[in-house]
Amino acid sequence: MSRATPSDPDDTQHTGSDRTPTRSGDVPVRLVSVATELFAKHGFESTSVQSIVDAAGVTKGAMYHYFDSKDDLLYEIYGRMLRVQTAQLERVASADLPVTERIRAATVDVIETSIANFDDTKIFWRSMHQLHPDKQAQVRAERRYYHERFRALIQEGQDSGEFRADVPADLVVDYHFGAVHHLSTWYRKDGWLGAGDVGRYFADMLLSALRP
Amino acid sequence: MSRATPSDPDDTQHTGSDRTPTRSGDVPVRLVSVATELFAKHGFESTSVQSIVDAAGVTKGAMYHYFDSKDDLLYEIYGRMLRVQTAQLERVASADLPVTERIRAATVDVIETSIANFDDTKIFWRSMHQLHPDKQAQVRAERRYYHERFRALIQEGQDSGEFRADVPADLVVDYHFGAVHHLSTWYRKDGWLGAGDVGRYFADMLLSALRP
Amino acid sequence: MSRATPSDPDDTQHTGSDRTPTRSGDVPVRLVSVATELFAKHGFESTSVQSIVDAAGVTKGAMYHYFDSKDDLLYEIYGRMLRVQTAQLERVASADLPVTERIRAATVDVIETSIANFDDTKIFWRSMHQLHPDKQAQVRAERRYYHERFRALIQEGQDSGEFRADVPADLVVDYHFGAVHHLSTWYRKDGWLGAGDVGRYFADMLLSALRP
Amino acid sequence: MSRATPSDPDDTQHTGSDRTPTRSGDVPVRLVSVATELFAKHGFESTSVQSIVDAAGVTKGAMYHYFDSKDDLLYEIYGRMLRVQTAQLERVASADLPVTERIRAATVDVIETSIANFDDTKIFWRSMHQLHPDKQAQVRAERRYYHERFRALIQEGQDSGEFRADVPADLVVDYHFGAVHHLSTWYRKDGWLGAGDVGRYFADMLLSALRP
DNA sequence: AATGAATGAGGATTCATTCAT
DNA sequence: TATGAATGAATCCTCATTCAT
Repeated sequence: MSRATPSDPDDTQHTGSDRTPTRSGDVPVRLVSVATELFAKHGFESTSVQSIVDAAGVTKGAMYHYFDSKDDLLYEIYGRMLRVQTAQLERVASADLPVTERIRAATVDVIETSIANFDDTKIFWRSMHQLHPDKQAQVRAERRYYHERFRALIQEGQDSGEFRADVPADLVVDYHFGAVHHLSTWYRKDGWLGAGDVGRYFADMLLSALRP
Repeated sequence: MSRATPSDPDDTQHTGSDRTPTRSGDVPVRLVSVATELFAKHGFESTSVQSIVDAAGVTKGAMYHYFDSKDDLLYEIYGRMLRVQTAQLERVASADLPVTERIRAATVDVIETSIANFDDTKIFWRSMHQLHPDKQAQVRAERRYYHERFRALIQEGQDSGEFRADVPADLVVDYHFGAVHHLSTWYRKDGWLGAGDVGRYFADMLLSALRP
Repeated sequence: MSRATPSDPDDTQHTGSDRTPTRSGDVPVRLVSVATELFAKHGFESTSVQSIVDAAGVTKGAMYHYFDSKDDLLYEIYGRMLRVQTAQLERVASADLPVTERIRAATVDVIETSIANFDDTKIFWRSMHQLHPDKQAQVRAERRYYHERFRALIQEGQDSGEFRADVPADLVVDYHFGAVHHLSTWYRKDGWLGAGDVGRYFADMLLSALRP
Repeated sequence: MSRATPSDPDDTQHTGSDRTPTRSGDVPVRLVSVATELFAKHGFESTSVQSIVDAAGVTKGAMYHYFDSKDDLLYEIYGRMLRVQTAQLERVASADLPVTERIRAATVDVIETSIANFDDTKIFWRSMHQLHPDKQAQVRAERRYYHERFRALIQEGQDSGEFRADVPADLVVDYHFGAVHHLSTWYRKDGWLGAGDVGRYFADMLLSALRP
C-alpha cells in the first residue's frame, strides 16, 4: 500500500515555487512537500492531518487516497531523503579518485544536500520513533547500508596504510556522521558559513583525525 | 521557574536539608524519574500523563500539584541533565592539567554520563521542540554556555600552538559534540564497547584532528 | 464567523435552497436547539458538551465539526435571537403609523417573542460574559444597533412635541428595555398574565411616562 | 454552617483601601470582598477557589475554615447586598413624607447603592442560578420581601388616588425594578451621568407613568 | 479522484474539596 | 486558626481515520 506514488526524487530539489498555498504539481507530491515543512516546523505529533491537507489545498479524503496514514507521509519523506543520499554516496564512492578525495567529496555532498533539504534533516532523527516499527526497520536498514558503504571507504584507507588503523572504522563512521546529522540543531542558513564551507571543514577534520 | 516545589534531584541524596523527609519515594522525584523512562521509550507526545502517574503510583492531581504541565516534567529532565554536565565540565576544565588532558577527560566524562543517563540522552535532542518556547530558550542558553566553555578549551590549545588554528574553534565544538550527542542513536549498552572506550576513542579522534 | 457551516435557522423552513435536504433533524440546528434548552435550565458553565450531544443524539466529534467550541454554540443562540428581534423592530419602526403606535407595537412584539423564546431570553443577560470577547463585542454591537433604532423612535416623538423632552432619550430606552430584558426573571408562562397583556401594560407605562 | 461570620454590613461600604493584595481586615471579610471582585470580573464558574485565596493572601484551608463551599461565598455576597437594600427601603418607606417623595427617595437610594456596590450588582442576576437551591430560595424570599414592601408604596398611592389604578401594582414594581436591576449592563461609572442623576430620572419616569 | 460529515477513543488540564498535621 | 499535599471526577477539545456518495 505504502508509497503509492513514488514521486520522482528530483522533486526533492525544490526547483521552483512550492511555497504559498501550493496549487501546482500533483497532489501526492504537494502533500509530501507540505508535510515536510510542517513536520519540521511543529514536529510530527503536533501537526494534524487537517493542517497538512489545508496547506496543500486538498481534503482529507484526497490524502487518504494516496497515503495509508499520517505516518506513511513521514515514511515517504524518509525514503525520499535516503534515496538521494545513498545514490549520491554510491556515485562518489565508486569514482576514480584517491580515497581521501572520495571521502572529502562524499562529506561535502552529504552536507550540501542536508542543508538544501534542511527540513528533511530536521525531521530525520527527531521523528524516527514515530514511524511504524516495520517502516522504522526499513529506514534503519537503508541507513545501515549507507553507513556500511562509507565504512568501506574508511577501511580502504586503513588497509592501504593511508589512514591510521588503531581506531575501529565503525566508530569513525559513527563519530563523523554523528556530527553530520547534528547539523540541523545548530546550522543557520543565514549565517556566515556556507554549506560547502562546513562540508570542507568537516571532511578536513575527519581526514586529519585519520592521519597515521 | 514554574515548578511548585523545586525538588532538587540532589534531595534524593540526603544532602542535609531536612524540610519534609525527602526520601527516594518522594513524589516529584518519582514522577520525573518515571517520566524520563517513558519519554525515552515512547517519545514525549506518545506518553500520556495518565501513563506517567500510573507508573509513579500517584494521581493526576498530585502531578499537577507539583508540575504546571506535562512539558514542565520534560523541562525538569533537561534541567537535571544540564546541571550535571555543566558542573562536570566546569570541574574538569579548570583542573591543573595540560589542555589536551582536560579535553580528553571532559570527553570521557560527558560520554560516560550520557550513557549512564541514557534515557535523558535519548530524549534530549528528540524532544526539545516540544518544550514551551520560553523553556526552550532557557535550555538553549544553558547548552550554549556549555558549548562556550568547551570552545574556550579548544581556543586555549590553538592559542598556545598545540592545536592547529586553521579551523574555527566553534566549528570544532559543533563537530565534536554533534558526534557526542548522537551517541544515543547507535550506542548499545550490551555491545562490546564500554562508555569509557567510546570516550577515549572520541577524545582521540578530536585531538588527532587538531594536531598541527 | 467561526462556524464550519452557517446552518441558517431559516433552512428549517425550506426556503428554497436545496443543498443537502435540510430537514428539522439537521444536526447543527438540533444542537443549537438542545443547547438552548440546557443552557437555560442549568446555565452555560454547568452544561457539559457531553450532555448537549447526548441530548441531540450525536457524538462530540459531530458537534465540533459544526461548531468551533461550546461558546460558539452560545454565540449562535445570541445571533439567532438578535436577528429575529432586530428584523421585527425594523419592520414595525418603519411602518406608516403614529409614533406612539409604533412604540406600542414594538414593545408588544419584543415581549411576545421574548416569551415565545423564553429560553433564549433567560440565557441572554446571564451568559453574555461567557462568550469569547470578540463574539461579545459583536453581540454588543448588534444590541447597540437595536437600542439606537428604538431611541430614534423616542427622539421622533420628542422632536414632534408628542413626548416630553426633559429626559434623555437614551435613558428612556435603558429604563424601558431594562424592564423588558428582566422579564425572564419573574414572568411565569403559567400565570394569569399573557405575553400580550404584559406587552400592552409595558407600552402603556412607557407612553404614560412620556406624556408631556 | 453558612454565614459563619456575619461580617458587619458596614464593611460593604468599602471604607478604605482593600484593593491590591489585601492584607488588612479579618480573613472572612477579605475573602468575600475579593470574591466579589473576581466573580464580577470573570463570573462565578470561571473564578477558581485558588484564585480567590491567592488574591486574599490566604490558603484554601483558611477559606474552608470559614465557608462551607465556594457557593457559600456567593451566598454571603447576596446576603450582604440584600440586607443593605432592605434596611434602606424599610427606613425610607416608613418615613413621614408624601408617598411620591418616599418612592423617589427609595429609587434614588437603591440606584446609589447599586452603583456604589457595582460588583455585587453585576453578580446578582447573573449568578443566582449557581447558588444551591436552598440558598436560592432564601435569596428569592428576601428579594420577594423587598418587592412586596415597594409594592405597598405603589398601592398606597393608588388607593389614595394619587396614582392611576388601571395597572397592577405588581407589574409596576416589576417594570420599575427590571430597569433598576439592569443598570449593571449599561451604566458606566466614568460616564457623564452620576448615580443620583440616574436615580432621579428613573424616579421621575415611574412617577410620571403613574400620573392618573 | 475526491468530498466532507461523522466517529469514538483518548488527551491534557482544572478544580472543589478533604484531611492529616 | 491555618497549611498544602493529594484526590478523583469531570471538562473541553483534538484527531486520525472511515465511508457513503
